[in-house]
Amino acid sequence: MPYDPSAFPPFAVTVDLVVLTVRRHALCALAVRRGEPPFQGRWALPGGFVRADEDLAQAAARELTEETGLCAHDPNAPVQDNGAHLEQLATYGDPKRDPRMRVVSVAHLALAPDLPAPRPGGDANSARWAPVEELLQQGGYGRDGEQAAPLAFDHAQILADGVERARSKIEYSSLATAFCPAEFTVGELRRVYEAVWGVALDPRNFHRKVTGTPGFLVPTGGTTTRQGGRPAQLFRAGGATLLNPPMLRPEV
Amino acid sequence: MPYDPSAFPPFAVTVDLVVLTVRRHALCALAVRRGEPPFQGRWALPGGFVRADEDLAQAAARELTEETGLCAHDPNAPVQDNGAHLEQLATYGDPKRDPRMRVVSVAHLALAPDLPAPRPGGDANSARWAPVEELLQQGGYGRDGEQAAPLAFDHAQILADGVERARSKIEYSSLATAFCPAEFTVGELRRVYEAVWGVALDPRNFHRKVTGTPGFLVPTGGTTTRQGGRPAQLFRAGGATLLNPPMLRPEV
DNA sequence: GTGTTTATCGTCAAGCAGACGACTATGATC
DNA sequence: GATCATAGTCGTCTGCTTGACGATAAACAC
Repeated sequence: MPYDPSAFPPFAVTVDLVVLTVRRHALCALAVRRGEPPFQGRWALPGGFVRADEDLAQAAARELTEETGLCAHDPNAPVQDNGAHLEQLATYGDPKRDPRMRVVSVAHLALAPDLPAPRPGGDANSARWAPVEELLQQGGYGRDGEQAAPLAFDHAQILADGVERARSKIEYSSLATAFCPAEFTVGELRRVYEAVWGVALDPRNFHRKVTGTPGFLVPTGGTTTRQGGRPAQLFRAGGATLLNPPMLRPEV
Repeated sequence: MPYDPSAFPPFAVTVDLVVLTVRRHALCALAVRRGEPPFQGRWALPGGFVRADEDLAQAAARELTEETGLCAHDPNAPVQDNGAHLEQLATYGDPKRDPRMRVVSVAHLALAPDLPAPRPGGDANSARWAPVEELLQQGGYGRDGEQAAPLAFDHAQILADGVERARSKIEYSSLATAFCPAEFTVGELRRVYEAVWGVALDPRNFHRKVTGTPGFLVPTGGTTTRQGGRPAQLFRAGGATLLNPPMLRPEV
C-alpha cells in the first residue's frame, strides 16, 4: 500500500529494559518504583523515551547506563570487558498498554554480572534487584512479607519474555558468561546456569561439557578459592559465541 | 527516569513484512515495487502504517491479508488450517532509515505455503515472489538479466534477519510445516528444509528423524504420488511445536 | 520387462549425555 | 595435627542419537 507520510497517527516510542543478573543463586531483575501516575508506587521496568535523533539501541544503552552505570556491549561481540550484554527483545504496542496515550515500547534485554556496587539509580528506595520469581508471581508476598503487586503496564509480560529469552539463549550460546565477572570458575558458571534455569546440574558432566567445547572457555592460568573447597581454575570467556552442540536444559 | 507524556518526539510506526515461501525448491520472499519516492521503482518489503487503534500483530495480519489474501495464525497455535504463520521479528528505528521522517518499523515474519493462487497484491507488475538469494545479492543480476538493485530502505537487513530467523527456527520447532499445505509427505517436508537451509539432506535419516519425533507428524492415512516414484504417506502437522531433540543444520 | 524415481526400512560405527565412582586440594573443627 | 566438610576434576559405563549407506518397495515411462 502506498502510504502518505504526512498523515500518520502519532506514536510515542520508548525503550524498556529487562536487566537480569544472578545474585545469591537467584535470577534477579532490575525494578524501579514509579513516582507518578499511572501505577504510582508500583514497580516497573526501567525505561524511557527514545530521543528524536537516537537509534533504538543507543536509547537502550543510554537508559542502561543511567540506571545501572553499566556500559553496553555490541551483542555480536564476545563478552570480554566489564560491560553488559544488550540486545533487542521485542516490541509491545497494544493500544491500551498505556492509559494516557499511544506508546510503543521496544523492550531490550540486558545481562549483567552481579554488580560489586549495586547502585541502581542511586536511590535505594526507588530501584532494586528483585528475584524474577517474586516479580512475576501475582498476588503473592515478597521476601519482606510485603504484598507483591504486579508490575506496572504490561511489564510482567515483558519480563517473562525476557527471562524466557535468557533461559533459551544460554542453551546454544556462550551468553551465560555475561552473568559472570571477567574471570570466573567452572563452578561459578554452573551456578549461573542453575539459577537461570532453576535446576540442579551435575558438576562433573557440566565441567566436562563446558571445558570440552572449543572456544567457550579460556584458562587464565590463575586459580581461586573464593567458593571454599579445592581451588578452582579461572577462565575467561572465549571467542566462541555459539555452542555446538548446544547445552540443553534438562527435561521436566 | 520519570517521563513527561506530553513532551515526546513524534514517531511514525509501521509494520514491514518478511513473507517467505518455498517455490521451485527455492526460498522466496514477497517483494513489492515502490510507486513513489523515495526509492521509487525499487523493490521493497510490503508494509504500512499502524493505525491509531490497532495492535502491532493486528496491523501485521491486516497487511498480510491485503498483500497475499492469507489469514494469519496465532504464533503459538499449531499450524493446522490454511493460514500463514506470523510472528514478530524485530524493530528497526535508525533515525535515518527513512529520509522523510522518523519512522520506526516493527518487522514481522510470515511463513506461507506455496500459494495455489499467487496473487500478490493483484498487480503482477507491482509484486512478486523472488528468491531471497536474488533479493539479497547486491549489484548482481536477477533471473531475467535485470540489474538487481538492492531493496529499498533497510529492507535488505530486515529480510536477512527474517531469513536467518526462519533458518534457525525450523531447527528446534515444527515451523517448517507452515511452508507445506495441510497434507504433505515426508519428502515434501524434506524439500522445505533443503530449500530453507540451502543444503541436501539424506532422505533416509530425515525420514527416521521426523517420523520418530513424537507429535511432529500425524499420518492421515492417505497416500500420494504427486512427486513421482513410489507413493508416499500423507501427514498433517501434529500438536508438537518444539522438537526435542532439535534437528540441527549440517555443519559447514 | 527394464530403467528411473521416490519412499521406506535396516545396519553399523562414532559421538554425546546422564548417572555415578573416585580422587584431590583447600578451609574448618576438634 | 587428624578429621571432616566442601568443592573441583578426572574416569567409566550405558543408552540414545546421528551420519553414512545398503537394500527393498512401489509407482511411472518406455
